[in-house]
Formats: sequence, C-alpha cells, structure tokens
Amino acid sequence: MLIGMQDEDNAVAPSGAVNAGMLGGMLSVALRRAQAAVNDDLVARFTATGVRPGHFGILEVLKHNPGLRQGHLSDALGVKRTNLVPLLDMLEARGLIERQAVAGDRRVTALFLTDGGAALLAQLQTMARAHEALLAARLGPDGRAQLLDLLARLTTPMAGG
Amino acid sequence: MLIGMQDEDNAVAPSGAVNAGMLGGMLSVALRRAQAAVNDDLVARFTATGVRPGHFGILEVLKHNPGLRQGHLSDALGVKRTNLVPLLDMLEARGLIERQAVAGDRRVTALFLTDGGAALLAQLQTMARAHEALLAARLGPDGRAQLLDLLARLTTPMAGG
DNA sequence: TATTGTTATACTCTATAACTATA
DNA sequence: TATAGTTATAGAGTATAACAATA
Repeated sequence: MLIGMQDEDNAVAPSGAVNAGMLGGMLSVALRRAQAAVNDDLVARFTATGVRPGHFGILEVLKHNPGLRQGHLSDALGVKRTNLVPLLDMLEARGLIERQAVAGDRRVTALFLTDGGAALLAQLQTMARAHEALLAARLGPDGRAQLLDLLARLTTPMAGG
Repeated sequence: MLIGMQDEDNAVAPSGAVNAGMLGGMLSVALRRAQAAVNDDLVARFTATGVRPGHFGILEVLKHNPGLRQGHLSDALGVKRTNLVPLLDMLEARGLIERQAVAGDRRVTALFLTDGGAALLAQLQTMARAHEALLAARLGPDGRAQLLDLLARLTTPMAGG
C-alpha cells in the first residue's frame, strides 16, 4: 500500500490504512512516484536491448544532430559531461556510435550514429512510442498535452521564490 | 540549454540549438526534469535543517501515526524496509524519533516522534507549504489539482501494456 | 517455517575536483 | 589562461541476499 490520503490533520493512527498527512497532497511526492512508475515501464521495454533510457536519449539526439560535440550533447540532455563519458564508452564499445576527431579544433570530439546504432534506435523508438501510447491511454486524449504543459511550468529553476 | 523541441524528423544538425527529436514530446523526459527541479527546490529549503525530503516524509507520517511499525512505515512511504534503517538511525541519533519495543511481539519496533522531532516537523511543514505555494503559483489555480490527478493516473504499475 | 529488523552489497544517477591535451 | 574530454571519487536513491531474534 502506498500513500493515498490527503487529510491534513488526524493525530491518531487509523484503523487499517496509514495516514500520510500532507504528503498525499504534495506534488513532490506525486512527481517522484509517477516518474518512477513511468521510468520503470520504459526500462522494462528496453531491457532486451541492453540499453537504458539515457542511452536511448543519446542515440535519439545524435540521429537528429550528426557530428554533435560531446559538450553540446551534454547540454541538450542535461547530463553533466563527466557523466556522459561512460554512457558514450558503452555505446561506442557496442559499435552503436563513433567518436571522430574534428579538423579545426583537436580538443573536440564529434559524435555519429553508426548503421548499427541507427538500426537499434529504430527499435527503441518503436518501444518508446508504444510506451507513450500506454501513457496517453491512461491520461485520455487531452490529458497528455495538459500534463506536458503543466510539467514544463515546473521545469525552470526556482531560485527567487 | 535543455531539451525544448518537439519536431520528430529533422536529419541535419540545426544552426544554434539542438534538435532533441522525440525526446521533447516524451512524458518520461518531462517527468524526470520536472521532478528534479521540484525536488531541488524542496532540498534547498530543507538544507538549513540538515534533513532531506525522505526524512521529512518519515516525520510527517509518524506524526499522524504514532507507534507505527517500521514495516508499515516502509509500505506507506514506498521505501524498502532495508533502506529505511539508515534514515531512521539518523533521525534517532538526532533525537527526533524513538524506537520502542512492543509488548505482544518482540520482533516489532514501534516508532514515535519526540518533542524535538515534532518541533522540527513544524518547521519543515512550513517550508513544505511555502514550496507547494510556489508550485501552485506556477501552475495556476486549477493547474495543481489537474496535475495531481494526471500524475495519479500514471502511478499504478503498468504490467499488462 | 515465516516474519521483523538489520547488515552487507551493488547498481544507477548525480555532483565536484583535478588531470591531459589542446587552444 | 581557458576549453574539451577524461578520470577519480563521493553522495543519494534503490535493489537483492542473508543473518539474528522472535513468532
């Protein structure tokens, strides 16, 4: 049993269920649980490929931006460049991407999908689309667009208060 | 710069920005980013107390369910009982909760908030309410309720497909 | 035998500091 | 000096297996 109650004040332990206090009404809690459930579904669909959602994101971005620098890929995905390295190492070791030196600036590495990478990506896209279709079925026709809009409003950093 | 484009097909690297392909339309991506931003805000508000959102959740549930067993707390929070132990150890070491033996079944530990724990919880609740108020301001009057409803539809496990 | 809390362990994601080679 | 990629490391969250005490 997970959190499901939204009452704010109830100082005594209830009969069968547990009173979660204000947690049931907190977006932080609801977001964490929904994100975990959604991510678990996507991970399960990807398992046979030996690839995680993070790897899929890399392949997807590289398909649309061949020759992208690692730094720009890092910015686009919101993954620190230092954490991108082992992900790229794995994809390169499996022959799904290539790192190529750049003529003008020898510090830079340009990233490309291999044919094998493009082939695997096509499979992953099909899985991801089925995944999204399941979510859309749960949310209803307008629910998915509404949810994307609401989530976007929360995504920018919240410095000022 | 983070992902922000929703176009599906564009095979060439764009001028300034990066084409994120289908990632921009994926709920999995939007959820991860929103959850991270929201969680970062809550963590920042809690920092001065030396407590994390997970600790707050424990204190909040114990306030409403004094004497709760560890196993039931684990179920209520969705945290494995094995991962609850170090969190409870920290809270007990700081004198915020107490573990008490139970008469009928000596395997069981009952958990209680101390006075200090209740005092800290009151502060954390105020911080959490301010946090939620900021989110509500971003989402609009109905947005928050809509979001909670949409997230709840995604939270149940998605076994069947 | 089964259950409760615990320990040990491992994997993923994330974050910072420091190194290299280039510029 | 500064930048791009890398290495090493550490923290937090989550997962399983196995143990001791108790039922």
